[in-house]
Amino acid sequence: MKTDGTARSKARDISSWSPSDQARRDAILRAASAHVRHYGYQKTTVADIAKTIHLSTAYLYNFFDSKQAIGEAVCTRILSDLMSELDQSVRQITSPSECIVFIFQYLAEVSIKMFRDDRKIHDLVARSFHEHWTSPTAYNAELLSILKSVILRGRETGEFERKTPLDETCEAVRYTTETFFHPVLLEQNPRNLIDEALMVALLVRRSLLC
Amino acid sequence: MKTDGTARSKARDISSWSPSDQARRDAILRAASAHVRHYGYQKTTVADIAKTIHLSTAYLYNFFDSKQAIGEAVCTRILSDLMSELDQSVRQITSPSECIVFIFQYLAEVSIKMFRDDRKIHDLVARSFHEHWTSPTAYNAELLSILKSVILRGRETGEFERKTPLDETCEAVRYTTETFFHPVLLEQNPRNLIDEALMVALLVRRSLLC
DNA sequence: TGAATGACGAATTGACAAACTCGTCACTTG
DNA sequence: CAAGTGACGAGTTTGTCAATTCGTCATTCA
Repeated sequence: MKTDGTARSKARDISSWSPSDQARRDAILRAASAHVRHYGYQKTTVADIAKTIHLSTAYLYNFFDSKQAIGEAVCTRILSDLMSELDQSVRQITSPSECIVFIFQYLAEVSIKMFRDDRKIHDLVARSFHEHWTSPTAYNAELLSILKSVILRGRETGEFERKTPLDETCEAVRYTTETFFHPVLLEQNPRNLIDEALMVALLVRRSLLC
Repeated sequence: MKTDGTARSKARDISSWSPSDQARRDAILRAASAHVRHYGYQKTTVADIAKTIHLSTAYLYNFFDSKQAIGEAVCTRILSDLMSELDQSVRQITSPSECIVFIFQYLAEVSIKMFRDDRKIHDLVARSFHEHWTSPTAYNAELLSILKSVILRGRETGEFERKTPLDETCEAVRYTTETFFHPVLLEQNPRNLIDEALMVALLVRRSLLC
């Protein structure tokens, strides 16, 4: 049942998706998202999703390879939306070192908020981390890209040191963020993320300043 | 069944432990440790432990409140031994900033080693983290103390900055180590801990240097 | 009196069958 | 032929009941 990244796609080839196919995918994802938010991923059956958009389960498999693929898509969208929002916010903060602090706090806050107010979605994300779906990888890449832009900016303005290789710095910073957006950790250890995030953010900032 | 820290002790009061009682506790822990190492915590019954030291299960409960209490004690000892070893090593490294790097690498290595070569023990430790036993708390305190001594030394030799409050720095550094000794995380995400640990160690070092 | 235990209730685990879910394929329909 | 489906096998989850295991207590023994 567990599918690796190496599994070949069985759904129709992406290149042949017409606009109406895209709409179908969208409808599927919206239905899935709603059901998962209410009942959780586990208790959402493919039949449930099919029923709400008035299609047979068999036909759904023309648009997604598996139930997991639907879950991954829902999850990817959620994480991607978060990263977009973070990106927006960061662009409006002029000071790079303030950006760093903001990023840590944002991750901690959004993480806790999801845990408190949207538990079923949290569970989905936790599962995606736990089972190494593609969504966390995509999320990491997006976060890394945001960090890179901030750190680059800091180096250009002369606020940040320039001796350490840029990529090394960025990756290291991203590692330190991992504790603050990690559903699996959170559900096992609901400590005071906010305060910890601030302290680590300040530490990271000190390591960046020159 | 789940006992919180608030639960009152049912085993005999600690103040009344005679040396021979201590020996009994030791025997119990050694038997438990051996069984757990072979069969895992779950499959180790209190009867198993009692049998190997030729006592009844009922009598064991004079020395430990519960099976979990035995597990915690075993776990505490394991973690404490690791911290002692780390402390020893760190004392023999003169440069504080080398100490920092060493600590991160030690944690990552020992973590992986336990996962690879002593899986059943790893599972026990993972459970202790997962269920918030007292052992991780004790471990954290010991690690924090080691970090404090190193950072203090670095500040005294003028190698490390002295503006940030000592406690804040120490706690922040400890947070960043959490990713590298965390059985729960490891079993879900067997990434390349060693390299990550090095990169984060260097970042932390940069934040400490003045 | 202190060391130690057998026997026992409550709670947990394991085993196994029934019900359900996933995903495929041949087939219908317009 | 494109859009869509019912029916089905493989594999998984759920429910149930018996067997274990945990932890307590009254009791024995030296």
